Parts: sequence; C-alpha cells; structure tokens
Amino acid sequence: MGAPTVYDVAEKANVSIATVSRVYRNPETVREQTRDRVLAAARELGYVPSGNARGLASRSTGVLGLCFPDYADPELEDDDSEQTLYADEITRGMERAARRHGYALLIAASLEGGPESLVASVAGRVDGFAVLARTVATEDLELMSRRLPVVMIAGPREIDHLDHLEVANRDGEFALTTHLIADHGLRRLAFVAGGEDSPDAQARFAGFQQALRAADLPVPSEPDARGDFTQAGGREAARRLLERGTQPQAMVFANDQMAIGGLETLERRGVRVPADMAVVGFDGIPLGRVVRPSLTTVTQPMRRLGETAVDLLVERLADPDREPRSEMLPVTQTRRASCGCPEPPPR
Amino acid sequence: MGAPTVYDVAEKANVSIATVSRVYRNPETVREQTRDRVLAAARELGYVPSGNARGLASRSTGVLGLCFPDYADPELEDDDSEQTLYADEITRGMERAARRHGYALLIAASLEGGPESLVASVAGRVDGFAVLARTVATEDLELMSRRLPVVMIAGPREIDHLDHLEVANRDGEFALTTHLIADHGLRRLAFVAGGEDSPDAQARFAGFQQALRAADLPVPSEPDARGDFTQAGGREAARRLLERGTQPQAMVFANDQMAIGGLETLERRGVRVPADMAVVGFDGIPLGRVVRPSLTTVTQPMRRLGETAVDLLVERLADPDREPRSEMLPVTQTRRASCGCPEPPPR
DNA sequence: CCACCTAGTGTATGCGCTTACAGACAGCGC
DNA sequence: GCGCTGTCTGTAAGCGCATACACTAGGTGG
Repeated sequence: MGAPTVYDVAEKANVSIATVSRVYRNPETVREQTRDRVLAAARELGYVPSGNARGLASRSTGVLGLCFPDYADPELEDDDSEQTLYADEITRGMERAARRHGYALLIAASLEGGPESLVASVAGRVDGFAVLARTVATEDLELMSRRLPVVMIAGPREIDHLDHLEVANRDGEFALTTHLIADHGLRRLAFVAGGEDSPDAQARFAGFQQALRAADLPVPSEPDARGDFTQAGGREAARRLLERGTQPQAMVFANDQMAIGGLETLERRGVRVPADMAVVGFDGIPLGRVVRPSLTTVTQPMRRLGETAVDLLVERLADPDREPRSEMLPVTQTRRASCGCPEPPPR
Repeated sequence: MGAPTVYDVAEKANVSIATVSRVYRNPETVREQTRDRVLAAARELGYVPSGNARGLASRSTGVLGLCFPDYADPELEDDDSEQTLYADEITRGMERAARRHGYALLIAASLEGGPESLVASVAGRVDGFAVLARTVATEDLELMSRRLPVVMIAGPREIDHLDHLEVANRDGEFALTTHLIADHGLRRLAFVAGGEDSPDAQARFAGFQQALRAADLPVPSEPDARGDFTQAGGREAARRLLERGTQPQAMVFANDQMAIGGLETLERRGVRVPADMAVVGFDGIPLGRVVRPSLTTVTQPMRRLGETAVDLLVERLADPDREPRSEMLPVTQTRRASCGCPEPPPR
C-alpha cells in the first residue's frame, strides 16, 4: 500500500537516501554509474518523489495558483462563454508558461464556500498566485500577499504592492472608435456599456469618449445604453437605441457578446449592417469571426495575459524585493465586415 | 521572512501546536474559548496552514490532477477551439466537483518535455488524477496507477484496472442518423470521419453504420471522406463529396468543427442547406447555435464528464479496493435547422 | 612522501504539520 | 471517598525529502 520512498530506492540501489535525492535534484553531482543504478531501482519500484515532502524540505511547492471567477453556473450556457473563454484562455497561457518555468498550475474558481476556503485551498499550496479580476476579497489578498507573490490580472489595483497586469482597454477603444470616425466617416456613434462597476468597460468608454473628443464630436458623459455583457443584454440595448429619436450610425459595444446580440436585433429589424449601421465589439472571441456580418473588434491577448502573469510571478519569486510592477498589454484591432471594412478571406 | 507556523500561533495563543492543528482539522474537539483564541492569534499573525506539511503528515494532498492534451499552440486559433473547449469544459466540471468535495485541482497539459516531466509534475502532488484522452503514455499510466487512483476520460481502455469514463458516441450517432432517415426521409447519407485513430470518431462511424443497417440501407465499410476534425478539413471533405458521381442527401460529420467547415463549402457552391443537403455534426459546441443554418448535432455533456470523473476518483479514494468502474454518459440530440428541422427560437 | 585538493557519497537534522497516546481535570454514581 | 467517565489539552513521534556537513578515496603538486 504505502508508496515507495527514497528509503526503498536507496536500499535497493545500495546507496544512501541522500544520493537518491541527489539523483533527482542535482544529477550531475552523482557518478553516472550510481545514477543509473538508482534510476533503475526507482523504475522497478515505481518510485515517484513526493511533492509534499519535497516541498516541505525545500520550502517551495513548485506550484503556481490561479483564482478566477466561477461563472460556470450549470444554468448558463452560451452567454457566459465569453467569460469562461476569458478565463480559459488565460488559464491556458498560464499553464504553458508555468510548465516552461518548471511549475505546475493549481486552479481555483471562487465564490461558493466563501473566500476563506478559497484562500485556504490555494495559499499554503503554491509558491505564488494570480488573481483574475475581482475574484478574491481585498482583505484576503492583503493577507496572502504578505506570504507570497500575488499578481492581479485585469482587476482593480487596490493593493499597490502587488504586481499588476492589464490590457490596453482605453487605447484599444480609442483606436477602434477613431477608425470608425476617420476611415468610415461616421459621426453619430453610440456606446453600449457593460456592468456598471466593470473597470474594463469604464476604460473602454473612456477610450470612446477620447476618440470623439479628438474628432471634435460631441462627447457624451454617459454611455448611450447599458448591457450586462451578455448577448441578451446586447439585443436589448440595440433595441432601445433603435427606438431613440435620431438613430446612431454606429454602435460601439463594450464587448463582443453584446455586439453579437446587437447584430441579431438589427437583422431582425431589417437594419443593414454595415450599410445602415456599423457595429463593433471588444474582446476578439472566436464567435466574432463566424457571425454574419463578421464582427470588427479589438482582440485581447488572453493567452499572453496568462503567460505574462507567470513571468511576473517567477521574476518576483527570484527577487522578492523587486519593486512592484504594473504592465499593460497591447491589444490588436481586428477589422472585419461589421464596421464597413471588406470581409477578410476565410483563411 | 519565514511565514508563521503552528509554533508561532501556539505560542501566541498559549496552547500547544496540537491544539492549533486541531482547530483546523477538528474544530469540534476544541473548546470554543480556546478555539477563538487560536483563530485570533492566527489571524493576527497572518497564519495559513502549509499544504505541504499537512499533506506530508496526513499523507494526502487534497489535490486532484487533470492531464489534458496541449493543443494550445500559439499558431492555432479558432480551429482548435473545439478541442480546447472540450478540455476547458471538462476542466471546469472537474474544478467544481473537486471543490465540492474539498479538493483543489491541478492541471497539466501534456506534450513538450516528454511524459516523464508530466508524470513527475503531477504525480506525487495529487491524491489522484484524471487523464483526458490519450494524453499520457501507457507505461506511465501503468506506473502511476499503482500509486494512486487514475480515471481515464474518453480514452482507450488499455489498462483495465482503471476507472473509465466515456460518452455514448455510438448511440448518439445512431440516434441522429436514424433521425435523418426516419424523420427526414433521407436515404443517401455520407459520413465524414475524423482522425484515423480517434476512437471517438470510430465509435461514431459505428453508430452511423448501425443506423443504416437498421434502416436496410446499404452499409459502407469505410467513411465516405475523412477530415482532421478542423473546419478546414470539413471544407475539404465536403468539396470532395460534392465532386463524386451521385451526391449524398446528407453529410454526417464526425464533429461540429468539420460540419461547420462543410457548411461553408456548401454555401459557396450554392448548395442549399437543408433543402438540397442536410448537415449534422457532433459535440454541441456553442458555434453550432450561431452559424446559419444553425447546426443540428449531438451534444456532449462536457461538464458532467468532468464532474463524474471527480466523483469516480473520490469514490475510489474512499474505497481503494472497489472494483474498477466504467461509465458511459448519455448524450443529447440538438435539432436545429441544418437537418431540416425548424430553427429553434433565439432564447 | 605529505599536505591538499576534488569528486562522490553518507550521516544527521529539520521542514510544519497530523495524530496516536497520555495526562489533567471536572462531574458522576456508588 | 473512590473509581470512573468524558472532555479537553499536551507530548512526542514521525511523514519523505533536501541539504549542510563530515567523510573517503583517489589524484596533484611540491
């Protein structure tokens, strides 16, 4: 029953446990002949080093953690796919980068069970972790960051000694809006915001405003409509915008899901896109490539977000006293048909 | 620098380390007053139990692992979304179930670095793990399964003492094909297979054959075309099928991505779907709901797959001598427009 | 030929926790 | 009053490994 340990291997290979350990930690310090004997014994016994013991002795776990929001309610399905995708792609990026650095990745969705259990389930098991958005209560973050490196991804920068990572929401929306104005000659643009408190949506709106200002167009102080980041929200917002007195020439949605919902409403109302109405989103989800007309959007570097998060953690692990860093990742513009640009080839 | 330990807390709370430990493991065995004192001290010190030490002492890590294929090549983008989605949804399901059972989830994509590193990075860190598809080399599986519970998800059952989990590929394809024949009166059906060695695709083809046989239609011994599970593969396969002498009335694709590629080809060639050609897929990816015509398919219970995997692991952890189990999860049919059924309402 | 290194290995300690086991102390019935 | 029970807490022995340090054997240069 009991799994084989260094002792078993040492005995079988006629060496001491220290040598067995060295074979795994610093193979170059062990004579080749001895090393082979140990590895043979290990293989024969089915020995695998215990991560626990190793971690305890070397006071490091070799594991990085990621806390992300648990949108994955069984009821929800497609409308949450942006959010899960968001998390999934970041997870993937982190996993790759972590592995490259020799770490494994522990993931933990939040909510349910309270933050207490989240913190407990992650902290003490990892060497450092990343927090996606506002997943973890501030006080817990405070607590944890006293113990180990924490990097905040796309979340509020409430704790200023944490490393921090975000995407250029504002710049991206500025550039995209400017594209509509400058390249397509549009003047009446409506902005559909997301959740009230989403810093992402706020930054995007700011970029939108900035673009109007730069073009000497009237700058609204509030978004023209508000959705909740879902397709349904986008459908509804588009409906309301169509019912206003003077219709806009373009709808700028704070994310792709809403934009796609907006396209549905427009199609049903017989409004031609992009001829009568330009539509753009934000995020760059795969769906945007498939809907008709295909969606012009700002593509976020999700995977790089995850990779960079790991890089920051690894850096800090190497140098705990390094100054906290804040990085902003650039976004790219994806011009497709819904803004009036030509449909890109099918690849 | 050193993080606070039980000793620090014990000293501050004027108790022994055993009591501190008990406060966390078996709170009910500690007098309330003592417990509060300990918790207060812990909070003040910022104490969090070390997972390593805990695991070592109690010989269990409280962590479950998941190994999945690393499709996430930076080059690939949308065409791999089915596969990543597959893995992501299962991951999500596992994460939820694991948390429900009090476990955390460690994930590890394979490839790159060889199986050695995969095994090493996961085993010895977890109490058990799930393997998605043919992610792990058989010999490593053999090795690992001697040490801890392993459940194989949707992979070959090469090792018969492992718990095993799959979806009803054959039944699902049988039912869907039968729907085309019985409800839509189609007689000439073509099957587009996936990768040569995919057991999933094979089972689906078997279901397809079975349906033809049941309807007294000629049963092909080989798929009519073969793709590689990508949209591009589907486009190409559809093209070849159209160039054959007698065209089929329906194309049955082994997965949704290929089916969507097929739709593209058909649209470009002016073949009306479903009037001139029915198209069905398999998987139930979100894209299928959005493409026009919307895709009829067999929906896999991805998330439940993950949840069930965890259930199996937890069961086996509780009773290591239990007989190995093999479960087959049912699939559901999703009838949309591409087979000739009416377009479902937009939700 | 001896002091001195170097490469390779062994010994012993401790990482921070869990958990038998033992002890202390109060309440209880006889 | 005594033993007994039950409740609460402390003592101590590891869990499986990493690693500082000690040690050995074989060079090396003087």
